[in-house]
Formats: sequence, structure tokens, C-alpha cells
Amino acid sequence: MEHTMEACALDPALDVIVGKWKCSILFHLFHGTKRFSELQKGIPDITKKMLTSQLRELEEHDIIQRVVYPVVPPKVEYSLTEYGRTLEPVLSSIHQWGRSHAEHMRVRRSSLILEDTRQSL
Amino acid sequence: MEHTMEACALDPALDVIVGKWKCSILFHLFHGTKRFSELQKGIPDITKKMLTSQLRELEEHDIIQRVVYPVVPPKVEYSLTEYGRTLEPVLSSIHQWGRSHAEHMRVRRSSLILEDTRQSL
DNA sequence: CGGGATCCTATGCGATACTG
DNA sequence: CAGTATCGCATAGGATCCCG
Repeated sequence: MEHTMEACALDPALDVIVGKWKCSILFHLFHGTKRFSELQKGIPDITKKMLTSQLRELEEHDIIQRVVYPVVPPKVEYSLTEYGRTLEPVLSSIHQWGRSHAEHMRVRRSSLILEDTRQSL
Repeated sequence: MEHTMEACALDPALDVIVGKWKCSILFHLFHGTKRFSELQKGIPDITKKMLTSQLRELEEHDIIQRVVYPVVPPKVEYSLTEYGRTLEPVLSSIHQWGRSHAEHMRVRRSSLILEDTRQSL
């Protein structure tokens, strides 16, 4: 870390994955190519506008590919780029820490409540 | 990834490290205990308000410790908790990907510009 | 079906001033 | 020194409607 991490060289990477729905989208695309409507179904609370904008941002960063089939009705498929797959170990690392963190905070809250209880007795 | 990453279990972890100044603060604290004013000097553009609020959030997540010395003038020291240090491999992973991503996008932009130039000839 | 355009709200963040 | 309080702006994100 000493030598590798400058003042905030994290930001460029975080830009790529931060966004209210980006990791949900990535989660689905890691499981294979999906149509716009499939993503909508998989992420029920997202609006078309947000789905579109988040997909565009991921596309700009070369994480995903957008393929338009010139048919009617329109058909658009999204998939990870080969480069996008290099994100997997990073996301996996974040994800695993997040899981243990949730547990850590759960345990911590319990013990803090216990302390409070003891003090109020 | 298949088995480990749910819809968006990334968010709890991202909450911890996302924030305009958090990674800068963490960067400094990974190098050792720092006083409030030292952090301010190390991060010239941050305001007291933001420094305070970001430190408070990191503290709530048990990433950093705040130690107040009852002296005058006041002295407050911030340091990573032992638990906070478990973030290091994660941050390092994000950071490294971010560096290579910056390079990837630089190269990509060059080649896109080349294509444009060719088309306009 | 896969968007775009418009309008609106909520939050993050900054600037400034005050305080024990 | 290490904060807090107040104000205000900019951006992220949501709701709704329209379109080829």
C-alpha cells in the first residue's frame, strides 16, 4: 500500500463501479448477455432512464458492450467486454469484505447495546 | 463470483469507502496516527466540515479511532482500528485496477481518435 | 422494445461564520 | 485546536410522458 496508493488514485476505479444500480447491472451481466428488458425484469425498482444512463456509463468505460439488432420490434443486447471481466476479482474482493463487514457491524452493535444496558442499570 | 455475489452486496462495502475525501483520509491514516490539523494540512482542499463528517462516518464503521486528549489547546488523534486495516487488501485491489484502467482508457481514446481521423479523410 | 426529454426532489458538498 | 451551525449550490437520481 505504502508505495502503490497515492493521495486518491482510488477515484478513477470507483467512478466505474459507483452508481446506485451499477453493481446490480454488473451482477446480472456477469451471468451472461442480457436484453434491456431482461435487465429491467431482473432489477425491478430501476427506471428505464436510470437503466439507460448507467448502461451508457459502463459502456463509456469499456466495461460492457451494446449490440443493436436492426429488427422490429427493437432488440438490444448487453454483455461484458473481455476487459470488463478484469473487474471481477476487484468486485469479488469488495463483495467479500462487505459481507464480513455486515457481520462485524452486527456483532458490534449488539455489544454496544449490551454496554448501554449495563450502564443504565 | 457466481456463488458469492448477490444482487448488490457491494453496497455495504462501498458505503464505507465512498465519499469525496474518504480514500484520501484513509491513505494518510494508513501511514500512521494523525492529528486533525495534520490531516487538514495533508489534504489542502478539504474543509473542516467535510473532514469532520468523513471522519465521523469512518468512525461509525469502526474503521478509525478518535482519541481526545483533555488538554488545552485541544488535541485529537485519529488512527486506523485493527479492523480498519482489513480494508487494505481491498483498497489495494481497487487502486491497482484503477491504475491499469486509467492506462486502458488512455490507449483506447487514442485509438478511437485515430479511427475518427481516418474516417474524416 | 428500447429508449429520449422534461421536470422535480434529495443529497452531497462547499463557503462562511461562530465557539469552547 | 478542533470543531459546530447555517446557508446555498450542483449533481444524482426519480416520476412521468413522448417517440421511432
